[in-house]
Amino acid sequence: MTQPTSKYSEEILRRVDMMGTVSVQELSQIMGVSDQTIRRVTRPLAERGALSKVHGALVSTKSALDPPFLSRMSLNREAKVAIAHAVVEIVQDGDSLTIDTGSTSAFIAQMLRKRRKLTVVTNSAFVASTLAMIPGNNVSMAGTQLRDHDGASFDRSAFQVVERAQVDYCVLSASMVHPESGFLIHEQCEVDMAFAMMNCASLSIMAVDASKFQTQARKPALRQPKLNKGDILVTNVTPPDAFRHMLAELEIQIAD
Amino acid sequence: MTQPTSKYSEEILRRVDMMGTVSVQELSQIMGVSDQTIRRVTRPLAERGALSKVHGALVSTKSALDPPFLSRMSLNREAKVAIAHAVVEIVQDGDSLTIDTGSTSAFIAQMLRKRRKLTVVTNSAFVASTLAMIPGNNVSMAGTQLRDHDGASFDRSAFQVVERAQVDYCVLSASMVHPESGFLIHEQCEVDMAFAMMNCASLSIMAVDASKFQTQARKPALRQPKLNKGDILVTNVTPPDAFRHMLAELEIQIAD
DNA sequence: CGGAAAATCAACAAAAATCAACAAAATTTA
DNA sequence: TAAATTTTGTTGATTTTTGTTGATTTTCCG
Repeated sequence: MTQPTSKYSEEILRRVDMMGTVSVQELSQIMGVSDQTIRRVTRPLAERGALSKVHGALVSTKSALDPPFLSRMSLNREAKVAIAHAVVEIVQDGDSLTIDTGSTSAFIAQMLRKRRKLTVVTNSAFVASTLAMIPGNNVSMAGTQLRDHDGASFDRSAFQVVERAQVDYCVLSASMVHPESGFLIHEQCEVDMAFAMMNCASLSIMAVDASKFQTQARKPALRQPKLNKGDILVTNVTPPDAFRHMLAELEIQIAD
Repeated sequence: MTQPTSKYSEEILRRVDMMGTVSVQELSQIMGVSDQTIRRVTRPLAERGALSKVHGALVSTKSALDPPFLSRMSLNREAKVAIAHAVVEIVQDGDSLTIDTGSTSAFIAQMLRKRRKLTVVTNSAFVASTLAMIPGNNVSMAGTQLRDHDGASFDRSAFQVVERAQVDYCVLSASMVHPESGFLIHEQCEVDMAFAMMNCASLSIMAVDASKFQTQARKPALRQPKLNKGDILVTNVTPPDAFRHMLAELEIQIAD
């Protein structure tokens, strides 16, 4: 019933959902077609409710998220999208991975929709529902009781599920990077979960955008478990020199 | 599955699924046959639904962007929105409820975002993530292993979580209503889950739109557990006379 | 409130894709 | 091997889509 009406439908939907809101002009430039074509294609999509049109822009109906989480979603959006792109290039069809909670991970999950036959273990209900609906994926939601601001779980069953897993990759994020202390995060339960996820993965992928490279920790923070040699750091700028020592053993990928 | 109608069928399907969307031209070059041949082969495939054709391209039906669940979301959209509105009027801030999976329930979940301090137990990752991010809500995701087309769980832990709950309302849906057989649904696990949810709720709310009142069951279907006297049916039309007897003990609300 | 800028819409010509029909090639059958 | 059948490629007519132009509407800002 909801069949694509044009060869562009899919790409437009994907981009609109990804970017949250885009102007018709911008989209037409990115895709190399006229603005009129974008309008023609999006009209039926809007009627059907797949996206919504306002004067001046197209806005996604799927990114129906709320205050705290949503605001982080739109903060440094471009950087996060670029990083997500890079991470998805590392992962191949058929791979298995654990994904933590956090806004960067949410973007990565969105991007991972183009991969097939993934086996995913996550403690984020958002990530789980995003990837579960892709036909062929095998998704496990770790945990029962969900935290209210981001829909993640850190209860005992969450750890039990993660600890039973064995995966290729572990996708992690951090809320801050410090030259000596390493990757930092605010809550103990998140550190514990990161540790559990790293333990069951062959390789860890840490995804942090440029804004996280603060030289001074302003809030009390906790250290993420130390990454292993060969683990991958994906970011969107060359890290400042001060961080060279800390990142020495990691493979660093710069997304643009 | 279905028999290939040509020696190219399988390769074409594989390539289309892999690439998401391909133009007929491109495909004909890759495979070294004329574009006309591609068209001839793809016509029956499109009729059968194995892939879909649009002017200018072939697009995979297995594509991520419109999985079965999301396409059902846009079917009878207005009716579902109206019903969701009505259901949300029944529920008050601070209430507790179980919600099943299904597209109507997804709309109800969206709408419930305007209520506060809800306690929610659901086996749908989509519903869970939608409501978990509302500050003040208390959401439990029942189950671990998620079904791939709608992100719902029916494993043992899902039932354990639901059976431990005690809530005010139980929000259910059905895929068909039959004058004698009652509310029908396609899978046994869904019936079991409905039963578990009803058992732990003071009152059940059944939400079905007009299109579900079919007098003839076309597919084999299973009966939902019988609703109790005083339970609420929310729909968007006055049910046909044939259903009067079946609905006699229910409180019926018509949304518009 | 008025005027400028931006975005949208309507219509048309050009381009691209599709279809239908027939001939050539390949395959099967006798 | 030859005839019959199916499949494939080519051609030209038909349909659909696309970009352009200019008119219309909406938004923005003084």
